[in-house]
Amino acid sequence: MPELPEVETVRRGLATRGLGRVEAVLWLDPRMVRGPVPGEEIARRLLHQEARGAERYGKFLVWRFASGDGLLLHLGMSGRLEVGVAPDVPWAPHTHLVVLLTDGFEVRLRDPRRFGRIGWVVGPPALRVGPDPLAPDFTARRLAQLVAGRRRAIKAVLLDQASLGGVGNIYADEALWRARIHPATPAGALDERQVARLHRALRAVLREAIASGGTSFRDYVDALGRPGRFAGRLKVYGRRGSRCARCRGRIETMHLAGRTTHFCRACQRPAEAGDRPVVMSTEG
DNA sequence: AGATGATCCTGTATGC
DNA sequence: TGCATACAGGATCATC
Repeated sequence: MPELPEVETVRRGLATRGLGRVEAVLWLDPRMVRGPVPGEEIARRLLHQEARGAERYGKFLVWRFASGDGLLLHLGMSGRLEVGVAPDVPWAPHTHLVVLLTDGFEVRLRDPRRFGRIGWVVGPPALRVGPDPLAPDFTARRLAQLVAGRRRAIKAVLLDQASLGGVGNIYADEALWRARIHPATPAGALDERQVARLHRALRAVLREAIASGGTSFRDYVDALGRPGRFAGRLKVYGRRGSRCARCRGRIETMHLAGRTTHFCRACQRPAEAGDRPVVMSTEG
């Protein structure tokens, strides 16, 4: 469930409260582990590591240690990270990782569906994750390069983590609504103004969502257990059948890229014949 | 290259 | 009340 704003909010919680030295690894569920390093080995390597902060790569988190190694985490659909938990608090169901720190508090990972993952990284992680849409160097020009010549639906491109890191179903729909672009528009058919609008919309909605601590529908809470406050500001996601805030049209849904897609047919028009796509050099 | 469907899971909401 | 079904903030793999 968590997308960039939720993962970023969790990252901040982990960076703030996941400090000190690892005193004990009380539980690490091997079913959560992906990658070459097995769970037992991860648990062994975690012991006595000194936490130094947390990084985010798209929807991935790395809990970084002074040694330069890090614990790689992905929250999948239903994952929650809990920091600053007192050891006398009973483990919630589906708790797959429990790390005791020298400050006396624990870091725990819960994930009922187990779509998330745990791994070990040495140095920077090797992940198929594209540029971060909030990075200073993610310009409209870079977005234009990303969509140029591609026939895939723009929403599919936004969701493709190898193209762009961190955008999920909620914020893809929200950004496209803000930019007044139909989700099924072939990416390469977007004209320069549409790309500029999408770039602006994407960054704005992600920034605003982070400022609100993310979006909570059911599961999601941040590392301190607080729900996000952005749900009330969503314009299309989860609003099928209600009125478009911009044109009073009806919000509808369709299936695209395997996901339920929310949009307003009236103000997110499909591309028309005669629209001029952005053509860019593929060099560089 | 890209679309689609299946797969990995449990929890919750709905419809009968 | 029970039971069946659909669906969910994700990612990956096989198949066409």
